Amino acid sequence: MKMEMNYEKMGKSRVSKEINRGAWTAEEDRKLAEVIAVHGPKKWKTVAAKAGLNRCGKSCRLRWLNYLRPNIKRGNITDQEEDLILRLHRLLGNRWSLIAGRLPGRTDNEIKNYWNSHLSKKLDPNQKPPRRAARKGGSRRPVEKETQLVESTRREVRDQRTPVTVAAATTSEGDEPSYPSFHCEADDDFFDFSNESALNWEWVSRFIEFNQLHHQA
DNA sequence: AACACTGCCAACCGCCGGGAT
DNA sequence: TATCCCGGCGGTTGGCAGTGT
Repeated sequence: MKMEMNYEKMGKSRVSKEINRGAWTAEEDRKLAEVIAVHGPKKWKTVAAKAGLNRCGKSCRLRWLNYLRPNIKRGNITDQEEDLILRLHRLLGNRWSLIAGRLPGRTDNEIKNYWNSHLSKKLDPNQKPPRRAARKGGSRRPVEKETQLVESTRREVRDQRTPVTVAAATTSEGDEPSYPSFHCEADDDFFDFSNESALNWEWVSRFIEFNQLHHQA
């Protein structure tokens, strides 16, 4: 279902005299991949310069992470992946990069897109699509209630290492999400994602068991 | 056939945190 | 300590493809 990039059709948008914007060409992809193969995916400004790309470092990074990086999984999101996204979103909110870290081969951008176009509608069919929102440069990164709760909870867990109240957002049909609490014997490891590989499915299993347990309760 | 609308996805924008100086 | 710079992140948008009328 994934669209193959049509370089000719996409290449005409967002043109600037300063730096290249818009869709990447096959040639740009090739140059970027070559430089990263030699210097590694870091120092993006340098990478952009070495590749001779008239692109900003950010753009190179994004292109690499979302498209050129090895082990990117192409194709539809499976039912298992969708289920996992839903569960992780319930726990983490719009922390797409964290969610993506639990789905090997999937990018945060892909998951975010999938959420916005599929899952958000599933959860709330009456919701207006986010598309064409009347905003340009408005308030960015609003701190969501849910995210705040999760973050504070994670801090709490780290600090106290004791049984804590964990906020878990649940959404009932047509309602605003509610935030019931439940107790868990959580420890650092459970919430600390920093040292784990994306392929660590054990964590996922633990989370799902944990999640199911407390949904039954 | 022509037009309008919707779905989808790549890519951009601006904010923020952290490291470097 | 203050400032600057860069990378990471999430929100948003542009534009093509597909579908409906």
